[in-house]
Amino acid sequence: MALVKICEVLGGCHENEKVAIRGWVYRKREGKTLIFLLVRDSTGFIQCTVKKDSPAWTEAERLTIESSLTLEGTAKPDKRAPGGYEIVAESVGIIGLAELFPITKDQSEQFIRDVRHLWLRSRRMNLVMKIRDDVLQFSRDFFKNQDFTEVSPPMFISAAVEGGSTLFGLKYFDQNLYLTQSSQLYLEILIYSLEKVYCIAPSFRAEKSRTIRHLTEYWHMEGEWPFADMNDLMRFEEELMAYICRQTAEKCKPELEELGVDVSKLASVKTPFPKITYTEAVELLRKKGAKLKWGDDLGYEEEKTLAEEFGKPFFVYDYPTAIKAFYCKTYRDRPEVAMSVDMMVPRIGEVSTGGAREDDKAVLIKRIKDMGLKTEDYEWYLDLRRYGTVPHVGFGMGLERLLVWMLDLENIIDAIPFPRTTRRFYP
RNA sequence: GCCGCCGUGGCUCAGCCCGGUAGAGCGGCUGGCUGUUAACCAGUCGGUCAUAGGUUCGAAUCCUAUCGGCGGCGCCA
Repeated sequence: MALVKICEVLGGCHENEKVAIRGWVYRKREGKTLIFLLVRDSTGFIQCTVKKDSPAWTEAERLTIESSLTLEGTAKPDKRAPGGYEIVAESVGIIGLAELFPITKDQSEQFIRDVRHLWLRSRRMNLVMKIRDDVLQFSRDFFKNQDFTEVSPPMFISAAVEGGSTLFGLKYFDQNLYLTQSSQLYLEILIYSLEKVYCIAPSFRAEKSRTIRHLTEYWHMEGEWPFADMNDLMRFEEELMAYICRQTAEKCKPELEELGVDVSKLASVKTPFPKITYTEAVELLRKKGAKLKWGDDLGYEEEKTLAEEFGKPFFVYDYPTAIKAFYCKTYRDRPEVAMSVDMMVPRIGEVSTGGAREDDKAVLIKRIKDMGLKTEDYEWYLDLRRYGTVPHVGFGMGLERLLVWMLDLENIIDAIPFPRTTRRFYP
């Protein structure tokens, strides 16, 4: 008897054949002469019926919600069954008899989060995790096709990437180290030998942000490459984004539809994206009544206003130098403007930040000092400008933020299996 | 860091404004019924109302503090 996945049966591959499935009990309805079992595996759900005179009856009676089992029977088309197919059981083998499962039909946000390790079994989380896997795969495919090399940066770091207070500190034997908040500086090291490099790795932020778009540990997709400028950067980012969206729309259509996501939103992502300068953004916002002046950073409200204006992914570039990090390259004739670009999407705001990196040693040293940082902390970074410096660009994209936009998730915690927020880190 | 909201059986909630013996649904258990679709009917078990203090003859209810959770802003991806 063939051991099959549930999706195969639902697809009609085993009509009127004897099959065996392995999975978990999702629902059970018990009658005097008939038991209905809704069994799930990683691929879907199928209704199984157990009749009173079946040898499977005794074991089926004992089954509880979320018990694991093997079930053998005949796959039959049946209009009364959800999915159009059911398995008429001939034998049931209990693998793990479940205790009373705590998640029932009445659920609150709080409870679902308290039992995250069990909630991950839900259909919804299952679908999101599968799409997440595909999005990662599409991303890697795109980088690979563009001749990028995937590299593995460290998570333990000895100095701040941006000199901020948002780092998690930790004891490293008898030294103080930090968890990385970006792998950018390490990618910059590697472009001198591998040229185009990227990584998909965690970044950690100790910001006490309490919003639906912040995690303290998130997956950061970062790329860095030499001999490139702002135009190359924006072109790459928009092509990457469009590729991911269109591939997802094409390859994950059933999952997207089951999640209630409008597939056309993703299928219709096309390049080039709208691009406006920071200065234009400020003007546009002022016309709409916002009280901000050139030099002010764009807050979440401003980003949302702009995003509503475009209704799709777009870029804001050429920010004031003063609100950007020390490594941002500035225009030689306009040092008050930095070659920095953010990609924004509706509802979320920033999904990525990138830019040209300062490649002139003298300018970089001045910038480090102006920001109140110590050049001693960045000696190896300065070495990169001493030995064969090269113009280069790079960016970092928040994977979970991307997924929130793509899948219309209500909260970023649902874009990652084990979310870490300021208050949640269990299990 | 600042601001707002929430905490009552295993789960979801009502009761709180206006103080007077703690309620319902779901789940569990028992029985009945049914090709069921997170079924239905009857019965039953189950709560020191987050914690601590205060006001009061009397506090789930009013006041104070603490703890836990959620969200908004700031900061960021």
